[in-house]
Amino acid sequence: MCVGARVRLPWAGSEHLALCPPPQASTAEFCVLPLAPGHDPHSDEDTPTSDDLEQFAKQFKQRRIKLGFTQADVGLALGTLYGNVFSQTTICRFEALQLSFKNMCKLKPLLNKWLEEADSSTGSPTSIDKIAAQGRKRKKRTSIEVSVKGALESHFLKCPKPSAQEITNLADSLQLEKEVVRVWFCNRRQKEKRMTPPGIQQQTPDDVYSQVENSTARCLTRSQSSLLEDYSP
DNA sequence: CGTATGCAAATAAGG
DNA sequence: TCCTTATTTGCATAC
Repeated sequence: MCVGARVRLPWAGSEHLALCPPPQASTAEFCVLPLAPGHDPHSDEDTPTSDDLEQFAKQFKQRRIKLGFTQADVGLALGTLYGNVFSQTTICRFEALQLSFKNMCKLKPLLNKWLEEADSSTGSPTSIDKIAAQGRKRKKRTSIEVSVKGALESHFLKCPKPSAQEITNLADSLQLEKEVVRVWFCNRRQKEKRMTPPGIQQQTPDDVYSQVENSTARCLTRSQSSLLEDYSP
């Protein structure tokens, strides 16, 4: 039970304003600007501010409800509208400003588009353009059975970094796609690292006791911190 | 039922 | 091609 410290979104303003979008940045890695074909048919090109996002999210939710749609409806609609569907979870997090700043910026245009389509569905959908049809769709999330996870875990203990061949064999015996197994090991290794902070001594006969409160270190770890962190250079 | 959340698949980006 | 690190999403299931 992690007592709650709700994740406060610094960039979401209520308390800290400040942070804004990536300042300029452009550490010039890409110098090849496509030379903007010349048009900016649409409004907000630039990165929104934290307040903009907060504002938008709020209005979005309000209108969504007023129009009688659920979060799931929206996620699905985005799919038929541009190709990539989103889960109820993601829409929920967007409305609650629980996504990273960058992620919020990426989703905003899509949701905004949906909103326009939704309430102005007077039959003149002139704007059927696709904002940024991210070519390919995300793979369905695989649900690995408990028993299978056990088997994977067991192998991991013996060999955290199996060769391609071993992965293939394992995948075959567990009836999983090789890619799924490969990714499982990658993620498992990441998890392992998170669980073992840098300076953790293995086990010296001495400090056998100092491991008790480890659970307190449950921290938001890396990933979560990306939410807390603003998007600064 | 619709929404929030924990844990962790899947992806992105640099080697 | 596959690894690593950092992030984006979503299945499941608790509210």
